[in-house]
Amino acid sequence: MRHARSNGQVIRYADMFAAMGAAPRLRILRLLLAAHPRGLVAGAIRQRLGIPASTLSHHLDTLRDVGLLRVRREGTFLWYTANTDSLQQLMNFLYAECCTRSQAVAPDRCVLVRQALAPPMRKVNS
Amino acid sequence: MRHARSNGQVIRYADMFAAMGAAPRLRILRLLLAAHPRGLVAGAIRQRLGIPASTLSHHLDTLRDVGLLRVRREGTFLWYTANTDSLQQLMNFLYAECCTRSQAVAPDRCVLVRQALAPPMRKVNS
DNA sequence: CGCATGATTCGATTATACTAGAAAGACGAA
DNA sequence: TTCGTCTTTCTAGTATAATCGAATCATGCG
Repeated sequence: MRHARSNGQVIRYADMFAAMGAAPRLRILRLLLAAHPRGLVAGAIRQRLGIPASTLSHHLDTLRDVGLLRVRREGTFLWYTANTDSLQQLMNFLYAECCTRSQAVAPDRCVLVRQALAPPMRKVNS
Repeated sequence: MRHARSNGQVIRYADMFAAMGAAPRLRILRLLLAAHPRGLVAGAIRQRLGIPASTLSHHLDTLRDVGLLRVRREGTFLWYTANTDSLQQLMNFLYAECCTRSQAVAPDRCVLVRQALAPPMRKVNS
C-alpha cells in the first residue's frame, strides 16, 4: 500500500520539524551547520550557548533521535555533527509540498533556484 | 545591535517548525497546499482528516498564530489557505543555513537547484 | 424572531516536553 | 588504580501541549 509509506513519511518529517521547533535546539543545529563538517564537541556547544550540561544533553538526544545529528567519540570527547542527508531530505520534502505537488510557492521564488539560474556575480572593488 | 534581530528570527522560525512538528498539523498544511490557492473550509479539513471540530480548530489556531495560515470568512464558512510568503521564508532560511552560511549541503543536491539546472524533460509517448 | 449550520471557545483531563542539580559512567593520564 | 575531565543518566519539578465533549458564538434564511 503506497499510502502507508507516505503516512509514515509525514510522521517522520513532523518529528524532524518538532525537533527543530525549539529555539535552543535550532540554535544548536545552526551552530553545527556553521561548524560543518568538523562539528563541535558537546562542551563547546554548552559554552557557546550557555546551556547546562544535562539540558544540552537532552536536546542533543532529541535531535539525534530524529536523525538530524550524528555523534562520534574521540577520547573523552563527543563530536556532534549535523546530518546533512536528513536536512537535504527535509528541504526536498518542503520543496515538493510547496512547489511540485502544488504551485503554492513559485519555484523561482526560492533562493536556491534563483541562485542556480542567476548569472555568476561579478566581484566589485571596495 | 545586529544580534538581537537574528535572535528573534531564530525564535520565529523555531515557532514555525514547532507548529509543523505535529503530524495532524503537517497533514493540514499539506492539504491546504494541495488545495492552493483556493484553500479549504474548516469542515472539509475536518472531514478529510477525521479530526474532531474543536481539536481541529486549535490546530488551525496554532498554524495561524505562527503565520503559516491565512483565514477569510465567507458567510458561515471559514476558508483557510496556506501562507506562501511564510513558507517561502522558511525554505529560504533552511537553505541559507545549510547551503549558504555553511557548505553542509551542496546546493546542487537540492531538488530545487537540480530542477533549475536540468535541461527540460522530453515528453515520452505512452 | 426562531432555527439550522458552520466553527470557535470553554472546561477539564491526560500526556508530553523542558529544565537542571546531583549522581553515575566513560575515558585518558600519571 | 586513582584522579580529573567530559558527558550522560537519574530524578524531579514545572510548564506547555494535545485532546475532545459541551456550550457558545456567528451567520444566513424563512
